[in-house]
Amino acid sequence: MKTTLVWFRDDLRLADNPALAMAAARGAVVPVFIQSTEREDAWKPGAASRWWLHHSLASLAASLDELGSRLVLGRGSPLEVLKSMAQTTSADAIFWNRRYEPSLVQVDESVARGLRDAKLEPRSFHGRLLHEPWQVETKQGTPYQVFSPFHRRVEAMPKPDPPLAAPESLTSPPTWPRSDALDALELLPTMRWDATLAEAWKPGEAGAREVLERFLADALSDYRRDRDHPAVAGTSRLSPYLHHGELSPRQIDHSVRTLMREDVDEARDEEARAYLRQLMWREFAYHLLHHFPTTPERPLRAKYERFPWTDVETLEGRRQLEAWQRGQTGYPIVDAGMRELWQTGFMHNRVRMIAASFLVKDLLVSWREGARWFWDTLVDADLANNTLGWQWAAGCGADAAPYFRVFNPVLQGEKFDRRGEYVRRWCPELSALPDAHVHKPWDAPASVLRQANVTLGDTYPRPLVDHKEARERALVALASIRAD
DNA sequence: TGAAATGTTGGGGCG
DNA sequence: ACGCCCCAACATTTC
Repeated sequence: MKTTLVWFRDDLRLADNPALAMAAARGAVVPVFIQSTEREDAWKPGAASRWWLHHSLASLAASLDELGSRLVLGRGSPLEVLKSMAQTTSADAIFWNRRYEPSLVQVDESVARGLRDAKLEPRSFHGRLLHEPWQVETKQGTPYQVFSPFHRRVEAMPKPDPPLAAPESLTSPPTWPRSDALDALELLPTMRWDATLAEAWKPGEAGAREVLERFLADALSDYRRDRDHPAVAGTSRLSPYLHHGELSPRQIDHSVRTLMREDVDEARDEEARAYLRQLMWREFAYHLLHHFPTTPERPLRAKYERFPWTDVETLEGRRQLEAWQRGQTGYPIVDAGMRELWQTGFMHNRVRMIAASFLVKDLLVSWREGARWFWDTLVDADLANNTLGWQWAAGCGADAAPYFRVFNPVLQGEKFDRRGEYVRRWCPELSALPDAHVHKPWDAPASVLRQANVTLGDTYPRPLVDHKEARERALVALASIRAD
């Protein structure tokens, strides 16, 4: 009987895992996770992501135990660890599911070469996306840069196969290799700031299924109405599970389409389609990352290379960036979002757009600074999505917002958090303000502020910048780079 | 997956 | 009754 190593990376699930399924069909399976100690990427997982990873690995290990298997943890050079484990277990092949971050693609290619040199058989599978990024192309054979036509094209393509079931059992190898302890990976923060994360999330494949079921049962039927209202549980909140691969997009797509087939209600179908469209933005993000691999660092539109961003090395620039990071800008909807992020590792999508627009257009701080902060604080930090989102907000990416599109944080707050529930939840010092002033406390009469126990500049900051002036400044700055 | 400025329209108050 | 003006409300244009 043959033995196969399954190299787990960002696919921490048993169900719909092609590499695992193919390995199981072949014989004995050695599930492996490796913490690489090689310097392979400027985008190593951030603190929130590592917290998630720790718990997700614990969950995967427990699920494998139930199947009579194990999760073997290793540290070091992936190639060396895999070769050594293959030798211990007499494995002759190593299977994994493909990943798409440019530097990690290179790692995988070099590992595959090294394995072949060692007379081992590497095989990669397609499990992270609905379609491979290179399978979607325009009639001219070029990559898409605008979402709508990309979406149309994908809709016309053959649907992905139904998801694979989790293996019912796994055969153990003759000998198990030695495994590091999970704690040895040192993924948890040394300062114990993670209590609020643990309240908000349950990492792992079972958690992913629960969240998906809740979304399909409770939120999907009003998705279009509720998804933009951050106080409502109207979005799927599946992004961290998708990022770590505790759930595959194919599983989501299949569940939603099954509902649509069972459903006689046309209106609900529209809701489902609106959600699948969001899932397609993820596909689009990976399509762009694959075809434009420099975009995590550099704007897709070259003229933005010369945009006059605020220098965050100056005292003033640093102060503004930090005010944004800490949720102390004086604009309640922005601050609420940044505090939700800090406390839960997550921010509602509508608020991400508002907070990003504020950093980039009101403070004129580079989208890269925002991308880095999100990278370290989000449990769903994902290079493809993060890059697309920030370049979109800054106007320098694919299908970007026109440069003159500047979000007004007061209007956005009043429109999408009309009763101020979201702001009051995350900015409790504003909770006694009446609805009419909760999104613009600086505008409230002194008596109202006094009654609500708000002292501007003390219990809550004054606005960091005047939005009207900031908007005009942004338009001038953007006009300065207008010519291509 | 905007917001502000500017233009148009139509009802109602009023002389 | 009629014209004039005001100004929401809505539409269009511009940034």
